[in-house]
Amino acid sequence: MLSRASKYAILSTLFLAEHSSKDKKISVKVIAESIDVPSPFLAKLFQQLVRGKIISSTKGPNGGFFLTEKNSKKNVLDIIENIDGLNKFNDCFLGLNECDSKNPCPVHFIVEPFKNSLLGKFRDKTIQEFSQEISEMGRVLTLKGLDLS
Amino acid sequence: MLSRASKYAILSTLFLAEHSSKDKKISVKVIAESIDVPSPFLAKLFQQLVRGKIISSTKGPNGGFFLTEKNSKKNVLDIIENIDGLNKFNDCFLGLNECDSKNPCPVHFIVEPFKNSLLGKFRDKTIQEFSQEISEMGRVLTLKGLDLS
DNA sequence: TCATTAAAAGATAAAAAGATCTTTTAATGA
DNA sequence: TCATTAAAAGATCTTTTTATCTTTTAATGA
Repeated sequence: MLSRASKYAILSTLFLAEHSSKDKKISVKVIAESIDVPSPFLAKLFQQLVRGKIISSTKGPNGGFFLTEKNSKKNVLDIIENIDGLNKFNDCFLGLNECDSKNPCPVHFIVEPFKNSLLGKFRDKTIQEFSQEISEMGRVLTLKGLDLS
Repeated sequence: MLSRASKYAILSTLFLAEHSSKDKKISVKVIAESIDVPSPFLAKLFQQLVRGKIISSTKGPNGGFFLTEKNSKKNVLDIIENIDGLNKFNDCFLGLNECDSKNPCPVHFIVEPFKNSLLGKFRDKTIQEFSQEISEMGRVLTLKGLDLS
């Protein structure tokens, strides 16, 4: 479905939303350990997320990654877009070049409604709202135990 | 979403459903050209589909690939299962190992209902029914112009 | 039975995704 | 200013997916 990079990105951005602030930056190493993900890979990923203005960073002592107000107004789809792009969602499920309601692939009318509402949901809520919801529900976002399949 | 192999598999199985029979076998080469896909790759794929009893084949002159009655009773999900496996669908959208309604990942309640209905749809109809529907709708399954993104 | 045809099988190559390592740059505090 | 810390950047390596090529096996018809 999503690339592993996108999954890491969503999880660690939510992690930052919950645990970081301007005054409390978090290093790659800490996050990588918390969510049990290879830290060099996460570091590379974070570079891209910073360039994409999904998260923020500062170097040096007490440096690390964090979310600004603006960052936390982004939504899950922005993260996916930044890493995987949206082609995966927009493209025909069976890979046909031309596929719309006038010229549908065999599964077009099955997949299309599904895809649209999923996209809508991922646009609906900001990272902040997501994060709030998670803590309000009393759920701990440990993120441990990522499945590698 | 799906691997390219799965996409090829679904498309060419539907192609066989429409154009082949026990008395009218079709060679890899013909299908590969019709759907504009590398024929050695399709050949490999067909081997696996034959082993998985999704399609049938005979060697030699007038040999080729075709669907038996039994083959055409399979559904789209059987094809996906044979090539990609079902993990992609069953696993947590964010890759968490433990993710269910008691211990949900951040997007669990968004993704779960959609996943289930999509799976249901792909189980609902046989290849035969799919193929019939396509020709009844007057749609031509040219399959040309596969997008490589 | 033997040449021909087409799939099966296996080995190999190229591209993409995932992961790691090393060097450079910037920020901080002593 | 200088040592230290942590991210940025770039190079490299591994695995998986996609694609290709060659050899073997089976079926058919002459």
